[in-house]
Amino acid sequence: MLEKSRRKGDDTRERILAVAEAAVLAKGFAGTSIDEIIAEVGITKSGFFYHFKDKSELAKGMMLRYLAQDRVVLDQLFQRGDDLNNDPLHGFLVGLKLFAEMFADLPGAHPGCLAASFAYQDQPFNRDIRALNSDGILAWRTRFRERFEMIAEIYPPKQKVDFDALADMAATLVEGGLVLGRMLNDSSVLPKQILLYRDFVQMIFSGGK
Amino acid sequence: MLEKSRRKGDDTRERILAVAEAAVLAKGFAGTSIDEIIAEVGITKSGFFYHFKDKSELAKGMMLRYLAQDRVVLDQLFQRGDDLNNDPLHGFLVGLKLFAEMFADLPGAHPGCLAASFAYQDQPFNRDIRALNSDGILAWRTRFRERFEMIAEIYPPKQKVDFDALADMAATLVEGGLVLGRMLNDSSVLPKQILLYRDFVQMIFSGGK
DNA sequence: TGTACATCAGTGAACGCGCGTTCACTGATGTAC
DNA sequence: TGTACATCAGTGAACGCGCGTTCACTGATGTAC
Repeated sequence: MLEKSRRKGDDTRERILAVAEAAVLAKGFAGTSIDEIIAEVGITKSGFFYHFKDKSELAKGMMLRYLAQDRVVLDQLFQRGDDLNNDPLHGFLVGLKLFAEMFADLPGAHPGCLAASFAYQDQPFNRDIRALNSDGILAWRTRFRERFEMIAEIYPPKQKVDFDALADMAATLVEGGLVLGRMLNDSSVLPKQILLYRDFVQMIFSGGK
Repeated sequence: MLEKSRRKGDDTRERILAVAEAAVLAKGFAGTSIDEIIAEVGITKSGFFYHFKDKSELAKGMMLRYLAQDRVVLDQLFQRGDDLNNDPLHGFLVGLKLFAEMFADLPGAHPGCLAASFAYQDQPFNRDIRALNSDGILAWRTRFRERFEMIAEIYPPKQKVDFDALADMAATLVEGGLVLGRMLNDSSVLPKQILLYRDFVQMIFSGGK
């Protein structure tokens, strides 16, 4: 019954990950201590080490959790865009609008991207984590590029555009927007950037109309 | 003679800052130890504390140094753009191209932005440092916005654009591009994003021609 | 249904190391008279 | 020009605390026969 029933420990593990995520987003990974996490979760340190053999395995768990959430949220969002509008360009534009609204509505003053917070960590910081991080970005790139190719069949762009770079631009603006939002303590930076990105995509495929 | 002659300690201080910058960009601030820095500089720990009363004063020193460098480099760059071309739009576009080339030519695999590396640090991490960070971004915003206003007098854009957001987009792409470049271990991400930004600016002001 | 054993989900105490910080002191250079 | 004092740019040793990690143990639940 290991894989089917919900075991007690799954809950604790999940709570550790959730608490750790909030802390790491606020103070960085190196700045977040295990003591701090277990105090909030309400277990002992040995309890923590039962679930994660060391701190970098916690990081790995966090990344996996984060990437899975991210994927689901994004898929739902762009699916909704397409449901409302069955043209690939306009569905995408609606998706971007929903995306911007999502960031505008997020509760905390500055939500953060775990990946970025890990990016400025120690270099040999577990190959696994870097690989996960990289896979996440590349998946995003592929999905957006495929979409641009679909759109281009219907709306051929006037000038040649590097679709991979244009796809990366979304992730770039998200990561950068979170950094700027944090620096300026202004959570409106990111949604505004996403809307500019939307304008850019629109201009490319429909000539600014 | 305190303010005129070059005192011996200025040199050591500068070396500490340079070594610390490289280390922090590679491993984050919390991940960089004072022991590590002094080993490379070749002084004792007390020597370090003679120059900086604590670690967060080191961070402040690094930010000041970084912002000053940043300002000089950027000014030179866009000045060169304007020298080559006395139209405000085309001068700016040339400046952006030079900017992209600068990032493409940088020696290390991934150069980094100190500011971003500090952004994912502890929240109450010295108000001074956050303020410096924020000032740097806002200065950049103002300079770009003023440029856009100059350009718009000659090339009125077809649709209304938020110049502040468009100005922020440059900094956003730089910060985000550094993060993505780090994650993907691909230093070509940032220059490509800057060139896309250049295309966007061009489209806005001259309608894609 | 009862007993024996295995696994799960932890506890509690101890560890050693590295970290940022302090403090009393010092040799070299600068300045006043 | 010589002497007295001040400042600069550090040294060397010690500190205590918090960190990640280990290890022997345990009570509750699950499984086999």
